[in-house]
Amino acid sequence: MLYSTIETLKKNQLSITDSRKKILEMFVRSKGALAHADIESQSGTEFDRVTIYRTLQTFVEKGIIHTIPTADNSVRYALCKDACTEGHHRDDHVHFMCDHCGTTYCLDHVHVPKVSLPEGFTSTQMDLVVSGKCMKCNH
Amino acid sequence: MLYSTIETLKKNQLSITDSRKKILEMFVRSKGALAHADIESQSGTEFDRVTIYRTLQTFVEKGIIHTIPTADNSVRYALCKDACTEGHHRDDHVHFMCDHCGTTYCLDHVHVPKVSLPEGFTSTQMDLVVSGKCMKCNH
DNA sequence: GTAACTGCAAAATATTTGCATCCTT
DNA sequence: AAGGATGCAAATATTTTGCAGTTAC
Repeated sequence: MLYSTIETLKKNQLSITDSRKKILEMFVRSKGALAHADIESQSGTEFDRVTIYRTLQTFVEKGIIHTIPTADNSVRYALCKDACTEGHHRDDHVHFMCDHCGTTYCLDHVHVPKVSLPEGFTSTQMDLVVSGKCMKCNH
Repeated sequence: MLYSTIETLKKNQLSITDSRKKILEMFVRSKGALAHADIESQSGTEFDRVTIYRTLQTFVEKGIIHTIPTADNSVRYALCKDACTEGHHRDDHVHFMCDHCGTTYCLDHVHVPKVSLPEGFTSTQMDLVVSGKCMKCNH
């Protein structure tokens, strides 16, 4: 059990339950983003499919994880950084999807450059989704 | 019937059918992106839900439309520009989703700036998804 | 003890597939 | 006429909801 897992739950006023601890731990350990199905298969029959849906939703609401827009429109989630807070969630970094192995990375060190929007448009969030081949698949 | 609609279908070696003509026309007329449900409601009972699925898939395969990665993971489609060709599809422009009215825009005149990826990552496609308030909703 | 969380069942929604029929070329 | 496209039925997948029982605090 990782220390930070329980800490994170407490910080967000969530009660400490098995499913929350274990699902959050999966995110902490995972390098990439996770889909509902990933969590389901990694956890076997340990918790109900519905519990996974609800846990993910709770985490998103609390700003612990965020959804990632993906080119194939599958739903994936990744850990938020500190800048994310409940309700408002700031996540202007780059996501990378490997076409080859399917892994989704959050490239925290690459930041999204400013773009100038047309007159009248205001932005609250920007998400840059890059597809291509990742480090591992480029050999 | 718009001239370009039939032209586009011919150019892509697709037979000219009612559903293809009308669905493509919806895209041409629409300022924003369309979801399956939008097409279904705009067309009433004119064609089957399954036909819409298959038509959208065909259009995507031919590079006539493309899916838009969205933060809420609803599947939306928009017309591709000329640079899109069958199989490979190049679409490095900016998509804007209005948090308020839900409209998705393709901002063709804004282009995605280059970002430097970490060592070993190569990109084939970039998609910048901006959320916020659109022109109409900013009043 | 109480409020919140989970599991199960079931409903609602979304997507895919098979096949017979119809339409485009 | 032949191949492809459509409509219908049904299978499959995904997500949501209600409720009763259980657990965290």
